[in-house]
Amino acid sequence: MATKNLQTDSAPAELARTPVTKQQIIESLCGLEKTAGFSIRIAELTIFEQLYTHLKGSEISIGEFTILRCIGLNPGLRQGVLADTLHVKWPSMTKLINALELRRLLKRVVPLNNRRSVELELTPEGEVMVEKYAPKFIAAESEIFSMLDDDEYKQLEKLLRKAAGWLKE
Amino acid sequence: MATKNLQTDSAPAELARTPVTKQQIIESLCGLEKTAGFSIRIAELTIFEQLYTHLKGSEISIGEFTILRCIGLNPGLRQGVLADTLHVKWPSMTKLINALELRRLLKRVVPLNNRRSVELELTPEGEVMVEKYAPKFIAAESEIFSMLDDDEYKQLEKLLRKAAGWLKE
DNA sequence: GTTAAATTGTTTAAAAGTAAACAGTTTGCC
DNA sequence: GGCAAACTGTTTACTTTTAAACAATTTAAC
Repeated sequence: MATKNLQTDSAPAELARTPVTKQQIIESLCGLEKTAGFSIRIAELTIFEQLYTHLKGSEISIGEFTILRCIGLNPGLRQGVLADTLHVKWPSMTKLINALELRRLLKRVVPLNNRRSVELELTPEGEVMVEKYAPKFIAAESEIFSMLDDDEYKQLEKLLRKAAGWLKE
Repeated sequence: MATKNLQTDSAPAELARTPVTKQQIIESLCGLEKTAGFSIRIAELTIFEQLYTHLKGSEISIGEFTILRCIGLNPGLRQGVLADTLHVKWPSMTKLINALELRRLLKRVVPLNNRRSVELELTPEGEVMVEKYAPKFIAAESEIFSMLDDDEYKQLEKLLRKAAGWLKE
């Protein structure tokens, strides 16, 4: 596919360019207005790559842990509400919940008063799993965000929540 | 697949639960330690969903615009460096660059002194495209982040850069 | 100088995520 | 009651992303 656009000698003055570095790309963008969208995306990817590395080999993934923790904190949670909260599409959530149900980490309960909906609850095994991994996730986050001091960390969270529309004022 | 786990009448005291809301899930998580990872992910998804909506129908996607802008600011940029900077895998970058090359928005140039590598440059059409869309992207970001005042916006960017490892101090 | 290792992309096969269509249940209106 | 519309998930087909293997070129070791 690559159109072999080989440099020709017709431009003899064209010396070997010094290669552009990652740092240079970033600095060139930082000079522009309004690039928080870029920054937030790259920061998120950076953080999650590290989180993934820290937790590689765990019995549960980051997403699975998050789902279980949300259900543990909010038993009876409906599937669609959880999907919307985590910004996951409903069909994706169906697959995730199916897998966790097969592993007996959670149960679907269809309430009598509304048989369309599905309420989620942890099984005892699911609760054990959350208990087991919560400290590991906290430790991993602490290490990954260790370049921020406590004030900066809290400030970052506050600004992120505001940007996500979770803070009214 | 759903194991029809219908609620039985054996638990008659089980009244209709008041449904857990999105807001409740978020608040339950905010009480915990160390959840900036969660916050940054949700904020990123929220921001990009909005950005996507704002720019729906454009000739180029957010990712394509970012690639073109990086090349415009740093001509001669190599493909792999760009992929690593944007946290995109190399095969994905190959496809993206192929598509943009087919649309004549950029050129691949293979330098004589290292025929393994590929240097990227905008075509005039590519430059026009960046010029045309830069204001639209800036305007969209301004609106999406309008809940933050100038100080908060700058503070957020600074903290994000630090979290992403772009600030040394 | 030859050969082993590193660099730099590309191709292919599998996984994850999404949109669109579908199905069961409930609500509201006549 | 009976039928249309809304609610809540699921299934299927498609697109995007990734991992793993491959290919071409350059560097370095002997």
